[in-house]
Amino acid sequence: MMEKEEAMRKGPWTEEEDVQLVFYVNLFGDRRWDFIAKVSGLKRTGKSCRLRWVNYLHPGLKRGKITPHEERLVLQLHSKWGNRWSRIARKIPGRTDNEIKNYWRTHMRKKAQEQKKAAGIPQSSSSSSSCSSTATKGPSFYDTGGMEGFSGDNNKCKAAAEEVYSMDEIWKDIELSEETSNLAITSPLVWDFTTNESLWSVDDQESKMLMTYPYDSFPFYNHNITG
DNA sequence: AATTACGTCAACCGCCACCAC
DNA sequence: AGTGGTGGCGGTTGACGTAAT
Repeated sequence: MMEKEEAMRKGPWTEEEDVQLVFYVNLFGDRRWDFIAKVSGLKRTGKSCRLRWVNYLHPGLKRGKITPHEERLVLQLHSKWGNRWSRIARKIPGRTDNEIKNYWRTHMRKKAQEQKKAAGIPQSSSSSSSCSSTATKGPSFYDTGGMEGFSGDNNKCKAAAEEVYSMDEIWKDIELSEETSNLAITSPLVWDFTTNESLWSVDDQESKMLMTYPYDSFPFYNHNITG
């Protein structure tokens, strides 16, 4: 049960993983996911890395409720394009396809229920499976801005567990570090790696070096944890 | 206060398209 | 032109939080 953990990790991402992923995406861009997955030493698939980045770590993401304006947009675009979520998401800055998809699901379910009610049709107890949750899933600490309720699963960094360390702060640190470090990390909001070919090429030596890059030596991570 | 039902959201899965070889 | 690898997309699941009872 322990040894074979070496395969591929699944489930919720730890903050360590998040920080690591952000770091490597900063280095190599948000395209070569398989490469990033390997080089970073994360025991995740490229797909998983991409998903985490796109849906959660991307600096341009908005947080919080869908605004009425966004809602109107979603409705409009959905009537136009149907379930082309990624396409719809592209028209709504800061929102991901997943977010919109989720929103639409609950929105439509509500609508359907209301219509059924209005039509006098009895509601079949559908909904998601009853779940009695025991799990060790970590909280959405970025959303809440807090770490309370952290049930020390996996190998979460102790120091991190004692500190509130949001993605905002991570990005702040990245911005700070870019001024002082030689990593040439550009502002995350204006990345365009596709135009910078040099960032894409890493020779063996470099990648080996990166493989062994100690976690706690990430400038932006260390900076904040150690205060 | 305890239990149940429901809502929200992160993450996985499978399929498909694209690209490099 | 064919093939394998990778990324992107949409659908779905399941865990957690919270409102309702």
